[in-house]
Formats: sequence, C-alpha cells, structure tokens
Amino acid sequence: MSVKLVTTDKQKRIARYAKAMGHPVRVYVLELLSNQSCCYSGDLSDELPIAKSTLSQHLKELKEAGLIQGEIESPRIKYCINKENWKEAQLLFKQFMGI
Amino acid sequence: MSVKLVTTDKQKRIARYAKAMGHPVRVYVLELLSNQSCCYSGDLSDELPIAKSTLSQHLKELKEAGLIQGEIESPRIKYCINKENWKEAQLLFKQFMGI
DNA sequence: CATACTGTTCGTAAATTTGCGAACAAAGAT
DNA sequence: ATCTTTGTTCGCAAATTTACGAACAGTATG
Repeated sequence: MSVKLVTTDKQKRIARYAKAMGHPVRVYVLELLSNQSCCYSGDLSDELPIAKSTLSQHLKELKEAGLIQGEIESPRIKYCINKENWKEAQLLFKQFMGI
Repeated sequence: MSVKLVTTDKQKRIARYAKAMGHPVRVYVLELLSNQSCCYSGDLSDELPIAKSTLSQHLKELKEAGLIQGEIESPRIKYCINKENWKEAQLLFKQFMGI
C-alpha cells in the first residue's frame, strides 16, 4: 500500500490558466490582447453580444488568473496582457503539450 | 450601430479544450498519457487521492472533449491520448499562444 | 452642481462542476 | 453458478460558473 501521490504545483498552475481560458469570450479577449497591445472594456463590449456586467466578470476572472491586467485611464480602463504570467503560461503549455 | 460579432469556431474549440484541461487531475492524466503511451484506470486510481467514481467522471470529461479515448481490454479499460484531437489542440494552442 | 460616460458590484436565477458512496454491469476466476 | 475484479452509472449535496439588469461609484463635461 503506497502513499497517494498528488498533483504537482505545475499541474495546478496549468489547470488554473486552462480554466481561465475555458470560455470563448475569454479566449477572444486573450487573443485580442496578445496579438495587438491593449484595449478598453468598451471596445470589447461593442463587439461581444453579452451584457457589460457579464463582460466585466470575464475580465475579472482573467485578472484573477493573472493573465491580464487593467490600468485606470479615466474615465476608461485599459486592459493589457500580463506579460510575465502570459510568458509563464506559454512555457507551461509548451512543456505540457510538447509544442 | 454595428452588428455584434461573435466568437469564432476556433475560439470555441480552444475554449472547449482549455476547459477540459482546467482541473489538476485532468492535467495529470493528460500529461501521463501524452508522455508515455497508455494506462489503465486502476493505475490512476492507485496514485490519485480521489474516489474511483470521481476519476471516472474526469476521464469521461476528457473523452467527451475528445482528448483521450478508452479501449476495452477486459476486464480493464486502456486509456490513450486521442492523437488526432491532441494534435489539433497542439496546433490551436500554438497559434493561440504564439508558441 | 447636474449630467453623461465608463465600468464595477450587487442580487438573483439557472446551469454546470466537483465529489462521494452505493448500486450496478461485464468479464474472468474458482 | 458464485465470487472477484474493474470500472461506470446513479443519486445526492455543495460549490462554482454563467448571465442578466439594476444600482452604484468615479471622473469628466455642460
């Protein structure tokens, strides 16, 4: 009878990032922000067929997962990729998926 | 006033795969199966500190997302990566994350 | 100061996810 | 034919996710 192994920290971080990417709207936002530089919440709201409160929630999730960050630029908020963590996510997925 | 754009099929597929990868146990399983060849449910059950019914559910999710497949090899079931879809996932994430 | 604009937070509802143990099904072994 | 092994399915509960509109807060503008 062996001691049960548990998942590693790396696996947990991969899962955390993957979970944040697990919704089409959030993929859309990440794709936009990783390709071009930054954007405002309003720009997204114009293009996405969801309530702005719902969008705000998705952005919050991405923020909490560490994938994006928001910078106040009154009266708007400029969202950008969190470069450091995006880089970590790239590395983790590269290793994980063998790409 | 412009027609609202919606997320693309590609984004939906990325989100679908990401969602399936969004749990440490499922990352663990995928990592195992993508590195080595295949394994049995029992092998996983021995190492993971979860009920076998819970493991079965996780495997079902990975199956439904198309990332793994199970082959009956009585009395056990041999799980392998679904190579075709795994390859698609690799490609999608490569493009998506720029890696 | 009142108004408009931008975006978050709150309250709510419905759906989904996660997890467990018990019951079940299929196939081999005794 | 019964028992054992392997893994799924069922039934349930708790937590989380998704979504919306209304209300709110902060900052500019008239």
